[in-house]
Amino acid sequence: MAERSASSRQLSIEAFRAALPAGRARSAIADELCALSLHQHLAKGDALACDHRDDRLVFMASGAAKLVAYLPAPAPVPAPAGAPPASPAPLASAAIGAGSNGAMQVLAFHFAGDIISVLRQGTRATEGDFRLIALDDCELVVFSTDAFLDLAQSDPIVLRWVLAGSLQALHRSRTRMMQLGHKSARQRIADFLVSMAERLSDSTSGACRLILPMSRRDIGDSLGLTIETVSRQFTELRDAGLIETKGRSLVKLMDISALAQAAGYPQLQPALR
Amino acid sequence: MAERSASSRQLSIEAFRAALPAGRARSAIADELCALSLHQHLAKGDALACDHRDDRLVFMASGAAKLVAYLPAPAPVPAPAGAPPASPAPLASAAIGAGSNGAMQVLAFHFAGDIISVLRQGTRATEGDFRLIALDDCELVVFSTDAFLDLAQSDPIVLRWVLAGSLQALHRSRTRMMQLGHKSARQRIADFLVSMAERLSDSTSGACRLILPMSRRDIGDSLGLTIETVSRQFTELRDAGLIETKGRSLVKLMDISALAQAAGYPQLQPALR
DNA sequence: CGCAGTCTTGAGACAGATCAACTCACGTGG
DNA sequence: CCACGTGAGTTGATCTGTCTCAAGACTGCG
Repeated sequence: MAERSASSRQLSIEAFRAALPAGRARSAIADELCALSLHQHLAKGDALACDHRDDRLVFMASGAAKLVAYLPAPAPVPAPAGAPPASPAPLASAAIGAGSNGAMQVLAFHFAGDIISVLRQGTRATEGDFRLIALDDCELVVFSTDAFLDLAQSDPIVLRWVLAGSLQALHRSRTRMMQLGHKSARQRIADFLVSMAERLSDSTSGACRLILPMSRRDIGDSLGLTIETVSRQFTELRDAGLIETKGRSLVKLMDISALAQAAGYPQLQPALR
Repeated sequence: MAERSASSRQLSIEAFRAALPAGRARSAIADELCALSLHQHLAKGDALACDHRDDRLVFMASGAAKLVAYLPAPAPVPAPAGAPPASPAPLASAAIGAGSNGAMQVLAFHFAGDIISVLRQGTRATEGDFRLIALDDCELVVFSTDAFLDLAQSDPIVLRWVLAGSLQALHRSRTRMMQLGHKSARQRIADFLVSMAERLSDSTSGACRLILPMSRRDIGDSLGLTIETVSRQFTELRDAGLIETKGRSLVKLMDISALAQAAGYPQLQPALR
């Protein structure tokens, strides 16, 4: 396992270098950052262990993952009997499985190339329990945010790159909030499909085949719907001829523009701007 | 008006300097940033004009404001007849009034001392129309994000300060998403009150008097509820003895811990961690 | 091939939206 | 200073979309 891990570490680090902003791939700062990085493989369903001390910056070299927040359960003891809180493995954590119990919100889906800020567990009770969970097998490059930024301070381009990433995440999060606030189930599902088409296949109109790495439950948890409602909406969209489905994860979007309209967006201007 | 504006500009800039991270208030970078800044007064109800070219960084020197996203209305022409798109005033914009028509989502409330990233209008139709609207009279210090960061590149401490702000906004946005996804009206209102207590009066337990600068409609739009539901929940919380209200905007929280529980959070550990 | 878990489909219940009066706070002008 | 009017807020009755509970069907794994 040591060998395999070493080579996939190499691949992941290369992917990270390649993602750095123009010209930084081979710079001194890149070397320093890589030296600082921890490589992490997550099997499908595994969670990146949470951390109470440091915010983390995570680069996804490959795979797909969901960032979830468990709503703090009002009633019982969170720790399952016999699990020592001070885990021996510093990073890896047991599979928390999608099909778990209580309320959990999927905050975002992330794919290869994304850089994600995973905040440390707050001490405030009003803050949830944030976790990054693998949907596929995936390779991560993990940094302590503080350590990363301490280094990056010497290279403002890199710092700005991280800032741009977090502003984009903020924008996506806000756009998502709009959905959760004011959209119907139909609109949310249509919007979800359109945005997945953008991120997984770069298509913004016409037709498009998608392989969704997430379950119906994940989709529901991310949109604030139950799996039954998600399923019903898929059926209705299929009946309406907007999508076709095959198996659990393959979805064919027949007409992205029409879906965007179903999502409540105005007709896309062909040559806007 | 020139005089009054000049002096309030001075005050605002001082507030901005004071908010800069430790020791930067009188540094060269502060001077350069201030030189770059635009001061802006917004009367209650006014909106910071949107901009299609630049992202903006806005420092709130005083007052309170809401960041809203208008959902692009599927049907009609957005521009009211006779309003020239190229407005004479480069920054200010007419009051869009709270009581407007279509669906609008309040993404966040902001108060004195906050630094806010107002993204430029996207060209994508799937993106909303973002605006910062004054709830009170307020004083702003406005920067072009690009210009600000170009300067801040020479001072990583400042850059990191901005990054910290945007990560906090991201965190708040995600926490809000959790609410919108999985919480009942009662829980949302209780959570809203608790978080306002934290931000407006720094209280996290016990009792607390609040003067809410936003209308019921704003609260509803921010939580994804109608004003009727907001009103009913206030009534029920009052009947339950958790709050008292006087007039439109004064709310007295009788027991913040109890409200936090009503918001669906576990009992606050007195000495957690 | 068969089992386990995911997904689909159906019937009924309920929270919150909608529609419609009504009341009250607050700023205005007499 | 108080009467007045407007718009914000409250309250009630009804309606609808989504959740819930309960079977059933399919996928994909061992």
